[in-house]
Amino acid sequence: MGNISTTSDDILACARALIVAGGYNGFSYADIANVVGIRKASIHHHFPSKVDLVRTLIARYREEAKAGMARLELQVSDPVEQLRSYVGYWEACIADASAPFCVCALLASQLPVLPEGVVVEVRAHFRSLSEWLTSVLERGAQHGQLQLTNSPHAEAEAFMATVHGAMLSARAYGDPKIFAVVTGQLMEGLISRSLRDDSHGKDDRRRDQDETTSN
Amino acid sequence: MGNISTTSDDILACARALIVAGGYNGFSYADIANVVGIRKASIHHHFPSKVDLVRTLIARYREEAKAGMARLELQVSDPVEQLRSYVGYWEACIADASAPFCVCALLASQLPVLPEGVVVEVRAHFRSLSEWLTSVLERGAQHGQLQLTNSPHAEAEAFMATVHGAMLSARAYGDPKIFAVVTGQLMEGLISRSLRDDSHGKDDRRRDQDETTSN
DNA sequence: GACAGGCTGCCTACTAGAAGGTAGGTATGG
DNA sequence: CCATACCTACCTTCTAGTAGGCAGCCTGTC
Repeated sequence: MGNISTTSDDILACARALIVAGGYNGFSYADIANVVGIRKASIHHHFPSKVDLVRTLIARYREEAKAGMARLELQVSDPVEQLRSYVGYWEACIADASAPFCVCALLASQLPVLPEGVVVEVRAHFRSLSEWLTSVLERGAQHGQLQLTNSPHAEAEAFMATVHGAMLSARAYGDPKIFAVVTGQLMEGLISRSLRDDSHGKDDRRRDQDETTSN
Repeated sequence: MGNISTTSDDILACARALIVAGGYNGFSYADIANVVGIRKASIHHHFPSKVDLVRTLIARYREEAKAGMARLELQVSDPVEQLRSYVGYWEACIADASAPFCVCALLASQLPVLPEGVVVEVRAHFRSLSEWLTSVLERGAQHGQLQLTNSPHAEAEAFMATVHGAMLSARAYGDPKIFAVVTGQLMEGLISRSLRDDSHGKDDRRRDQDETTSN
């Protein structure tokens, strides 16, 4: 895959960063023009309207997300490690501030003022992420690595919500560590349940978590 | 409390609703003017700048939140019931769509593009909510009703994050029920742990000296 | 090989409307 | 008299979006 960056790629990347920072109404074509080094009108050549731009942006984001999940399915067999990788991915993004928020999670927060076309895409992302998490949790339960107290789907929703909330807290406090604190407990909670009452051979019980960030 | 609604109250209430819907850049003075039935310039009379408006708005929101926590401390002695009330409050707000999101949580998502004065207030809300939750969880643990696997503060952060994430999911799916699904599990998880472990004294009327927060 | 035509990518110049904000006026009421 | 609360009228800057031009490149035709 020869990844030559075209202007339209640059525009999309820039817009994504701006949305991650401030949402749909938090950026303008002028902002993008400044960063990309192009004129405002030229952006309209690539994306006639702002809705077009954002919709393509999310479509691409969703493709990347799906590719990421598919890669995890291929490269990591252990469901627990899959969850850990997913969380670890975001932990890294937040730590290096490269993309410290999920585009769709951020847009979801302002859903009521979003154009129709965008709403659909955002909602679709939530659904597909939830579905993937459901399947991972389900497999983890079948393998006896996770014991779920509720349906896999319900647990997946809770997992997703906690991760999104952790992103929010990290941003609110301005401290990336809080994301790890919250998601660490989330993982721990899912795993330790299985260690309590199931007879799965490998118990690598590690409990080194009390590193709460104090302000 | 004789609540006569002044114009400036109306402006604040309206602005709050608009922020809850679309964030800081999702509303304008013109929007407020339309709803309140006043001219744009008249809003400037009450709140010289948008930052002034939003800052007062959050300050008031924070007061209400603190009052709510204080009321819970007085009226509900059981820490578990306190948490249930807190979650129930939001569940009701989301169900009747009256204010289906925490103002500060929403603003936190766009923190990078917020004016300095607003950032401070938002961050302060997260801290005081976290502190209150910490004290509730701590008391719940002392009373043997909750057994925490991590520090009260860490558990409080996780609790808060999950609630915020649940708000987000409810909005993304356009379905209030998802909030109850997620937070129900959250509560269940905290309580069922104590039921497994036993060691609880079941008398719940104990309000001699620890009315004030003890962190 | 030359050249016409069309497409792509970008430009300047412009629009209408919305943004936050100001100046200065008027009615009301203690 | 003066403060409060509201108004009209206006300003500047920013907003997404449009019109139309121009250079370069690919392609088909002679």
